[in-house]
Amino acid sequence: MRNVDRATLGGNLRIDQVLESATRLFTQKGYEAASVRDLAAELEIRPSSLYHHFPGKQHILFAICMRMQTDFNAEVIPELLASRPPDEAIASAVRRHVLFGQRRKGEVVVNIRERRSLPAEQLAQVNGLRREYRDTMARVIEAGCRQGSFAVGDPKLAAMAIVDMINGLPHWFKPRDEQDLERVADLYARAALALLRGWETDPVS
Amino acid sequence: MRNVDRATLGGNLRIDQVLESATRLFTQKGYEAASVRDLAAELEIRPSSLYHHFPGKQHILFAICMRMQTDFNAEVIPELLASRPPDEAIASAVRRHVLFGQRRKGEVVVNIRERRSLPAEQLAQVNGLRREYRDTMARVIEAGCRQGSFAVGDPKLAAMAIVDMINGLPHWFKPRDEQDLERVADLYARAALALLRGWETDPVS
DNA sequence: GTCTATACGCAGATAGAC
DNA sequence: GTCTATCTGCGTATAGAC
Repeated sequence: MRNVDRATLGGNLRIDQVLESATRLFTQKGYEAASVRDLAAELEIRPSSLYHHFPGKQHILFAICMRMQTDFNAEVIPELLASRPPDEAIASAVRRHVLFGQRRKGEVVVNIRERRSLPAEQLAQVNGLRREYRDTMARVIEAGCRQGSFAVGDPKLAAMAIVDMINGLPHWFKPRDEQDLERVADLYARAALALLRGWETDPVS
Repeated sequence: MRNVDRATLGGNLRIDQVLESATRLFTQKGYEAASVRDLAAELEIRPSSLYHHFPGKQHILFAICMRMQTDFNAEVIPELLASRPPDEAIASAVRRHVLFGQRRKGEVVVNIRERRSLPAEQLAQVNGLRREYRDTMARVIEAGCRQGSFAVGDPKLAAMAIVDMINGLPHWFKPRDEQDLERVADLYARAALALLRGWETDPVS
């Protein structure tokens, strides 16, 4: 129970094992359909032993979502904040976003599909981190418009469209190899730029 | 029980009420977390009465997903197949897709988030309809490439990117009014075209 | 940190009357 | 088409020994 904080930040071995198994289980069956008994069986311990590490099932989901989203923000937001042209910032961030989504696919999918099962307060914490990312991206898009490289009337909508597009990827994309992954990461970065540059252009031009 | 077929196609009043309540419930709590008792309570009948209309909880989810996806394909795929320039076909389809996603928001969200809880065979049926839509869009994109209006190396990937972008919308977008909705539908159509036209262009050009 | 044993409620589903 | 009554199993979680 007192290990929950460390779990959120990562570091404790046993707890990492629990989160890993839980991620696999929640991905396959969904959070609600996966039982504490299932999870204990995967870890080859008794259900009651799990309650030594976590006060309840919900906290496991919370730990997965928070750890994933914290790591994500720490990795991707700096790409947006680095001082360089907005189109380069967006391209780098999209690339990193795609790669993160594959490297941490299980957690990302769990976060997207299952976080709504969290109680309101914990859900708000996770959503706060997600909003931070989107808002940062929206500000970069705005900067790109002022600077003239983008032509977007609604930067928040544009950011949401791009994020939704990228977040769809881990649900179905299975890269053949490392090169295939790099190819798609680049392609999505280009897609985002194409979208931001041509968005408000008359479609019949 | 013998009404299941009619339920899938729509038409029976009582069954429509069940599907409507179930859609609301599944959207709010998720399919697994929503109980047959919850659903009965919403309809102000006893749980056992539900089994007169459906053989089990899963069939309700199946009916929601199939009805939604059938209606969707019947409404959107013709836009892609109509004989006209590929960019017009894509723009019309995207517009319709966005509008459908708002008009039938509940069912769309349930289909996206909860269909994985279906048994393999029923899931395959729903996914078959979804693939039909994506493949049709991919073929139109290919035609657009041959014709020179699009520049896309991987039409299937492009179709998935566009579909993921649009399917994200019902999860968060709440239009202020009818004009706001039309605005976003047009914007997404433009986004799709911008993406297909500029995708393979060198991003630093 | 893991165990055995168990509490307690709710899950989906069925039988059979009206 | 809806009801009452009920079955059986599994759900999360706890107590307390080792």
